[in-house]
Amino acid sequence: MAARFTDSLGIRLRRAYRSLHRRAHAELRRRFNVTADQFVVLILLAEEDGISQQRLGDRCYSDPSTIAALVRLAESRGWVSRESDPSDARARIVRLTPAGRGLQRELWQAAGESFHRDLWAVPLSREEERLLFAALDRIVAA
Amino acid sequence: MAARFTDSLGIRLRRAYRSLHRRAHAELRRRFNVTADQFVVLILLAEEDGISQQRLGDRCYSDPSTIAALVRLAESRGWVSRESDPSDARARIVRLTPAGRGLQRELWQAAGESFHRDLWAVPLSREEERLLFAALDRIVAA
DNA sequence: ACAACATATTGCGTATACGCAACACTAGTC
DNA sequence: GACTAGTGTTGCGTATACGCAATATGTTGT
Repeated sequence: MAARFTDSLGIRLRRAYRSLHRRAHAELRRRFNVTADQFVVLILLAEEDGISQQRLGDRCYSDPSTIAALVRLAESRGWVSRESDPSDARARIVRLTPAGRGLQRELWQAAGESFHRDLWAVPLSREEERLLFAALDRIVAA
Repeated sequence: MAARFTDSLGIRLRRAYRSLHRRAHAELRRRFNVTADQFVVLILLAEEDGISQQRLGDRCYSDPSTIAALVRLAESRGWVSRESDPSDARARIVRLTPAGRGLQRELWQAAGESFHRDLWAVPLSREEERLLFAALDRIVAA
């Protein structure tokens, strides 16, 4: 444990995440009227469409009840559909609608251009990136 | 930008922060009935007592209106006092009460014991820690 | 003294975030 | 086929989190 909380890994991680989240959120709101968490869900759905809310929650590291509210909102805006899973009546299958897929493509492109350039452009060497990723993943697994 | 969002720095940072936050939050709730964010505020106040809400928000990287709600809650529980700053009538000086200081000491000790051992014990070499901290700080400054 | 601007806080509205209990359904056991 | 344990979702209550506008106060330039 660091002598001072201000210098600890915990508070540094907090600052870094919140800083990134806040900037991304502001940019996404301004340009697309989408929240950062909706962005995460849409991008993840593009990578793995038609999964259950449960699985989606695992992927973006969110609580099931949070996901429920989030996808209901996304549904009301026409970005996703939620159908009952024919093979498991408990589960709901979440799918991008054509509109949702279009929005997702816009967002992904914007992320590639703007976020990469302005927000996520943390100049890291390949070796630094490897270490950073390994350290972050170890925190998750701890 | 990583080919897949799932592999990007952004999502890794998200997972690491949320994982840490969630575990700390659950532990703090269970043992002390304190949220992770209240913990952060109490610890920071112990390091720099008698500061304004504004400054407190800067320190823990939170929004002024969030801090307002948070310190009001802490005040209602008797952990902090909020007085008008005599030298600046706009500002409110936040101070730990004796009860708040006692709680903060308990929390700090618990953090030293439990969090360090179970939650924050990410085995990093000194060199890795230096790199990780530098990278996280660069994200904040970006 | 005054105007123009900057700063600290608050109130409001919306969106997460999470624990808990309830509910519906599934799967395995007997 | 009932019993039991497990799983996916929802509803509820509480606590952040943040943008925005409003309010009150401070500061600076004239």
